[in-house]
Amino acid sequence: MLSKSCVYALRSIVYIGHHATVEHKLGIKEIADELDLPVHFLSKILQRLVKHNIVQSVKGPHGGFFLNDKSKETNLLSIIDVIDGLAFFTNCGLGLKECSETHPCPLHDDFKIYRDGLYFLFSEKKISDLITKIEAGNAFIRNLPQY
Amino acid sequence: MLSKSCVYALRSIVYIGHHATVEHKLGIKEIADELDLPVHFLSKILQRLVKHNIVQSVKGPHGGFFLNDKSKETNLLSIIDVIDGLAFFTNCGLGLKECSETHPCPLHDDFKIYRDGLYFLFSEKKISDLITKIEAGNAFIRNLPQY
DNA sequence: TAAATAAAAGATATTTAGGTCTTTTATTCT
DNA sequence: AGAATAAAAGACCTAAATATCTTTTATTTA
Repeated sequence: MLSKSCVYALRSIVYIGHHATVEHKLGIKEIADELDLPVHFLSKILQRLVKHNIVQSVKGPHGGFFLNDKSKETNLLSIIDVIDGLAFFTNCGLGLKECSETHPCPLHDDFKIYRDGLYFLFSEKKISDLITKIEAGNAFIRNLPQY
Repeated sequence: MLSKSCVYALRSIVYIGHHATVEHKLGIKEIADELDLPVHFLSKILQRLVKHNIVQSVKGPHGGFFLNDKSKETNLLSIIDVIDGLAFFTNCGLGLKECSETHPCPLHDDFKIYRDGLYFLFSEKKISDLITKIEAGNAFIRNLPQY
């Protein structure tokens, strides 16, 4: 559903939001190492997010990536929009051009429930919400299950 | 969510099930023309479905594709399984390996609702159900909206 | 049984997503 | 100002999905 680029984006933003501050920015290498992602590929992804002001960055010594307060309140849909676009949430489940709300395909009404549900979920959920969950013990990088 | 191959598969099965009979089979060219799909690409897809006995085919003069009664009752999930696999319905929404039911990622519980919903939808819905809908006037190839 | 037909199978090409490497630019610190 | 640092940008490479073309096999009919 979401491309690799997109889940890499979500994971790295959450990681940056959780661990970086303006005083202590995170370098691309650090992030890629921790999340086990290809450095240069992630670099491209973060570039795009910086351009859209979803992630903040500073070049040079002690530079790196961080999130300002506003960025932490970014909803997941905005990130998906930047990386993958919103085609999934608008296109017909059977890929039919002739399918619409007024002239729905045989799958439309049923499919729409979940497609719209995901749209709602991604537009409600913010980066800060995910960070809160991680702090509460949910699975993430290095948040290993406690038995 | 579903690959092009997969929606092509679904659309062509529905079309075959709707228009072909054992007496009057449909040739690959006819199908591809009607559904506006690349002939040889569709051919490959139908081959796989024939191998899995989801579509029936006969070679030679008056040969072509059709669906037997059992095939018409195939659920959509079986088709998705053959073409795309079921990874979408089992994998974590954030692509995390460490995410599980007992140690869920920050998105898991919310995402699961829709992912499982789609799984249920696709396992309930049969080809015959879609054909019934088309006969009732739902959007499909050549089923143009009536104003 | 030979010719015609149509799917199956194989080989190859194109496009897109994913990934790597190198050079440039901005910033900091000495 | 010059060296060091780290992101940005650009060029390039690889693998997978999508698409096309050609040959083979099975079937029918004359």
